[in-house]
Amino acid sequence: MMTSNSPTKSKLVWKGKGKATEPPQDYDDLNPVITYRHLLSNNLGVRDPLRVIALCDSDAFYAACEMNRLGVDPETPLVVLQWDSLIAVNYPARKYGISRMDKKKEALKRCPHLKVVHVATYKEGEPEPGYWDDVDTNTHKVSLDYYRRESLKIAAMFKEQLPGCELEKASIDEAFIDFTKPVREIMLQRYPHLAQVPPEGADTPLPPPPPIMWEGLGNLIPVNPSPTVDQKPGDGQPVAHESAESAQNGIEPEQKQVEVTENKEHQSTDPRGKDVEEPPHTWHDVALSIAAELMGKAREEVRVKLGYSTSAGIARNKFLAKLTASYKKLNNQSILRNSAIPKYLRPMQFQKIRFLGGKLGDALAKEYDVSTVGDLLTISLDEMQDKFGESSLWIYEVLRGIDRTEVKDKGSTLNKSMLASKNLPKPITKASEGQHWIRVLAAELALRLNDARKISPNLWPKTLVLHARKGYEAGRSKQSPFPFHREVTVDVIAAAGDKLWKELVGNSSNLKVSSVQLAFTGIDVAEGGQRSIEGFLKPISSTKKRPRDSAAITDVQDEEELPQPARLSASDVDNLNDESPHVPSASYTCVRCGKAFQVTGANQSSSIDEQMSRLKMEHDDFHFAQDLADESTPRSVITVTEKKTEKKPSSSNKKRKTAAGPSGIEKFFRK
DNA sequence: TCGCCCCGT
DNA sequence: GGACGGGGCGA
Repeated sequence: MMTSNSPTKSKLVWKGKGKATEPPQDYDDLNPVITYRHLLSNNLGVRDPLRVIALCDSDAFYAACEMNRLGVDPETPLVVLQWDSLIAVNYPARKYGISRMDKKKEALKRCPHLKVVHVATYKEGEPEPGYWDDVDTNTHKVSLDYYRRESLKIAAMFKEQLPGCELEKASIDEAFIDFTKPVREIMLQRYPHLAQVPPEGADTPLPPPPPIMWEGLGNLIPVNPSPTVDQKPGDGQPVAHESAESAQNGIEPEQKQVEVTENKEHQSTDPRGKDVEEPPHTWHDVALSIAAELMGKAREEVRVKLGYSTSAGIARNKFLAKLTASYKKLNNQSILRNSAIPKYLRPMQFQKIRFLGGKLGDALAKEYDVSTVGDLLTISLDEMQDKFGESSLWIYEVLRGIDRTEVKDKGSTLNKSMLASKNLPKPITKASEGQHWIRVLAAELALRLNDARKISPNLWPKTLVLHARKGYEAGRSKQSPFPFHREVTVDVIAAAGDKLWKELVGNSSNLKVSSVQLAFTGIDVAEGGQRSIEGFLKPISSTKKRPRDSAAITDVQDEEELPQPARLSASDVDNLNDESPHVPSASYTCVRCGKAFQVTGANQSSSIDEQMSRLKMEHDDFHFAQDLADESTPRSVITVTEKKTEKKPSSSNKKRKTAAGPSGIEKFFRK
């Protein structure tokens, strides 16, 4: 495999004082020579030495949602309750030492005037979730829908504010953003001389970069942190790392962009008075600074227009961006230069790294009896591979600041699954109770699906899954294909759910069921009709055909090669638009206003796609602007490339299991 | 596909 | 811990 992304072997990393603290081979990926070819090519993907990724997350998101909804003063200490537990604590409340693990009582004790908001719930009899005074876990079920909508709004605004960026929603309150493309454009704009390849050729290194004004762009993670502890496994965080739960202190006044840690080009002084050599900055630093500029503007826009404060981290790849984002929270962003990576990473608890927070990280810690990234640097790839198999390369590289996983636009902000779940405070025993909860969950799914269909009609959840946990056993699940229905009603879902229930728990009246989950999975736009969201880009003739599962679809026959809308019943197709499959053109009709677009290019289809994509985005922006005031409008996105993806750590790996032993695994019991 | 498992917020 | 969401793997 190739691990080097620099065409020429990069020079050795700078070294502080010539101390041989760093095995040179460990972080020598971090300062690649950047050439004109690098700058001018557009398809370097994850190997792009100018890659810039951000992770942006909302601060105390659920709490912020409720504050906006209720229009309370930003300084109001507020917590969001789910039954008796706090699921979100805003920053003013954290000043009182309230943490997420507190109960309502404790929280109120710490802060008597605390605003306590219970999440919306579905109440028996009520068709829609709401905020009630008398929440009761025995009869209600939580609805997180409001937060989902708000989340979509934020994502939509980022997309609008950051044209050319890829955005991957990573959770309800987080998104990765790939700034590489727009940043490159801006670089060429600002430094036009870079566009001229010198006579020596495209592989000539770029000239020295201009000075960078970091002021106002965010917190620079120091290249030479000034820790009191140099290297102590266990507590060696390079800097105060605010954990989400850490209750105390540390509240930044809004808007205070914290000091930039260093600005001097080549020299700084650490607290102990030693001069520490600093690396010169690079074109990648320039790229980071531009991304920080863009990120900062977009975040500010979200804060002002939507009322959500966010924190972002900007770095060369996803996992570092994620780490960097938590460097300083609450309306802040931080920047991790490549040159700061080694010292930042080495003392880091590796279990803080994304995907190493679970069993894999545990297994690593146990296997080598260590806790920091630095501790693991001595393990050779070969050695790791024996015990951790395929995950090893990913781990090995991550420890060295390398992560080639892509930021992928998930095609749209539409989810691929929809889950409604309920933990029963007192396990149920009667079949009728099961039916009752299935109906409640089905009602929610119906509501949410039909809601999503307002934005993308023809959404089709291909399977329905019922999950139940009996007594102390592990949960079990049953699933079945879910036929396409133009109208998805509670009854249809509940009926299917009941069938699954019978298969899963049977009629035995005495088994205690303590949790029930009903989920749609495989949600996608049913082919053949109007392609309203991501479907519109695919040339209709190249749509993949589904395997023989068409039994699921009522009264449809399967025409083999015809790129026809054959998947839906006649009544389903009723109000769908026609498409002309055979011309090299793309057409699209906006489901919301009916406006039709057509691109008939003499160009290649890819360029048609691009044109269409542009049109679509512009049009979306139009709707977005209109909608912003009240309703959420998830916007469609174009998936451009399809590259082979890097191997991410996979959890099931025989060798790893062997290594981990029975010890770590028995958490989710059942042998 | 199905059922299970693991990752995350 | 609860209510989600994403993904991978063996059969």
